Amino acid sequence: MFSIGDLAGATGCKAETIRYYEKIGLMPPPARSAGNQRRYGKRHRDRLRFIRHSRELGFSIEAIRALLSLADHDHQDCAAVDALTRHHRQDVEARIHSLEALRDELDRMLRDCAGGDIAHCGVIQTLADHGRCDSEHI
Amino acid sequence: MFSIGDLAGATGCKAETIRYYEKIGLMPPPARSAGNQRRYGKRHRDRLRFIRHSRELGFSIEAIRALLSLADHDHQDCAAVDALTRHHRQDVEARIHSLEALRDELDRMLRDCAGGDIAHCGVIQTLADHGRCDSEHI
DNA sequence: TAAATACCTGTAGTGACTATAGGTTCAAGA
DNA sequence: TCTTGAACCTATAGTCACTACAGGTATTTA
Repeated sequence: MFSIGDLAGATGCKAETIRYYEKIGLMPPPARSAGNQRRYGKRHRDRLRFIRHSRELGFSIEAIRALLSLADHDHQDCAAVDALTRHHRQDVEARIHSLEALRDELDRMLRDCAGGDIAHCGVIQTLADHGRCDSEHI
Repeated sequence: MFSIGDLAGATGCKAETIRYYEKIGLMPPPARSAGNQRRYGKRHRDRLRFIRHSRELGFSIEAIRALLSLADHDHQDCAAVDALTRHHRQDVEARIHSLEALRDELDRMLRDCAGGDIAHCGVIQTLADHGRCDSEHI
């Protein structure tokens, strides 16, 4: 049995975050010491690692909730897990494209600015006048 | 002079958001009608367009505050504007790289999963066991 | 003039935490 | 055994950039 600090150390997750996960029902309430402090076991640690790894991969809390409940049903087909993952992958891909468009637009602004004073600054002019900007950058 | 709804229509920005920008000091308080409703002019519209365009390009509110105050000083050198923009560009680039790493990891998980039941699902196993994952995906 | 629409303020909610305050428990050294 | 300091507890508020709602007032159109 280990304390919340031990669990934090073992997973790279802050104690506050662990308590937060418990409050929102992502982590089950652990046992308590005589003085009301949390005491965790290996199952808690594994579950928290699953959660942290999923978060690092960009899954939302709600998606993780779904993944965890799927993971608990060993004998079902994993098609639902794959679908969730594939959907998330498409999300990430879309965010990449939109950030690439942003980056290109920022590059264009910087390239067009020849320096000098702000009245003639290409960056400021582009920001002020949407019409000069040709990309869509959602 | 136009109402907040007109301004919203002209800029693609919701009325609530305009009021929010006023509250945080990004938009100056406009004139008011006899019945206390906001009445805007072209300068307000231009400023809001600047703000919206900057937001679409991913600048934070605080960055926009800085850009606006720089834009107000016509006769200063635009080096500070360029620096702000360049810094933001680096930020965007970093986010792209981290999302690309995520996407690749998700692809690897999906490729490794041969289907079947959840007990043997590659996706769930990767999520459960950080050691199986070789990328860093900050 | 009446009804429909748009506007007003103030407050609370979103996601995923993080930070703080004010108090309690635990573990290690004397 | 006692003391000290670190770690823990709960509850609440703050972050960012809005968005949504409630309950009331102004304006516009028929």
